[in-house]
Amino acid sequence: MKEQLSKYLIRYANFNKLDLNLIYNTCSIQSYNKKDFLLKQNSVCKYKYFILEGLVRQYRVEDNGNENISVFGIENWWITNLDSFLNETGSINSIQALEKTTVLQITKTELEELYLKIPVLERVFRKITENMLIALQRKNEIFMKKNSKERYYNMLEQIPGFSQRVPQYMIASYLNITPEYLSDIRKNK
Amino acid sequence: MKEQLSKYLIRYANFNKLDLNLIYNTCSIQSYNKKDFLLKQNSVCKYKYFILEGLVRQYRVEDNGNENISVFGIENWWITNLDSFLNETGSINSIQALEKTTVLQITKTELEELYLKIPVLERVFRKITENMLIALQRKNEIFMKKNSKERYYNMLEQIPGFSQRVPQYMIASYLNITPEYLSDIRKNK
DNA sequence: CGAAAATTTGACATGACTCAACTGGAGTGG
DNA sequence: CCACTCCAGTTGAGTCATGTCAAATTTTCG
Repeated sequence: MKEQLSKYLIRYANFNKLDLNLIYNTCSIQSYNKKDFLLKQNSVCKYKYFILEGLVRQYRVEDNGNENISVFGIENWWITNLDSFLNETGSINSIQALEKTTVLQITKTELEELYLKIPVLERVFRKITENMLIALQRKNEIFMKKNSKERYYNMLEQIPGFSQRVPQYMIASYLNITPEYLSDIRKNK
Repeated sequence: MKEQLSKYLIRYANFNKLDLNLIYNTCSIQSYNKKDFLLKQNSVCKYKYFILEGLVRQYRVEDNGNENISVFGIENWWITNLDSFLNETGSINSIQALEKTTVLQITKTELEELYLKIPVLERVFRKITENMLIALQRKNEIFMKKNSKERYYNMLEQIPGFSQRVPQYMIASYLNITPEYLSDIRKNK
């Protein structure tokens, strides 16, 4: 566990053992069963989660009852509703475990104290955030220009094995198409 | 000029006069005429730009010749192709001035030196990047769930006055619809 | 004023959605 | 271990939002 976080962090900057311990000990570890919620729509997102193991989805229930998945989170990813976490407002979406999931979680206050004690952590999260922004921009490129079929096949090659871990209707939801239409796409080659 | 950048920066953290001077002097100031390019597709994005005055668009020319605008930049915004800037790879899009535009520009190397000299700047750009990520996530919400008409009226209220500064076909491009269809939307109320 | 650029209009095409019915597994309990 | 239910996935008919293309009109600006 500690090992896993440390290994992740030193990809972004140098830390000494003491710092790594402090970071790890400031987080709390938590396990969630399949279908448990890490965050519920409309409540404030109190934590930034580092996924040690498992799989989660971030999604929102629309007024008409439709579920809309914005992102999946897997091992070694941070997940949170940043807007809610930073501004302490109600979250527009939920985070739910799709498999048994273990995370390290840290509150805003704890993180801010860490920034003061370990300034280089500021840099690490700057870089992580930059990478997330780049990833989202790339995703947008695809969603803006590609049709449903292309998005589907793109997803398959980007995250192979995903179609085994996630039911098809969730993939459709992530791709922003109806399950019926995804079924159609798969049938016609 | 210096005043404008300083005023912007101290919204994110405290700086002393010396630091502010150093930051300002590390940037170079540059003016672009209407239609000038700050960045050309396929070339490496060498600068992060802080727009002092004017208006730019970031867009990409697709294989079929279509132009697709991903974002507009106005006064007091940073603009860059982050992927290209950080990874020093060819940019998938261009940045072009739509009005006479004045910017402060800084290279990756210069910025990294500033991070070392003024560690709190690391925090500032962490926060700026976080805000950009949140903004992009909000934009995505709208683009995923709202139809063309709603996106159009949403844009009008989000950035009023924009429709005067930008030709309609560019608004259509940003909204990801055809100019013909936008014309249609405007006609039917 | 005239040419080029931007916008509008209209006919037609199509990708993707809706809704309802059907199929097929995966539990679950008796 | 069978019968039953429930949920995911499929199919098909009909519809709608938005795109395409080509032409007409209006606006902009040298």
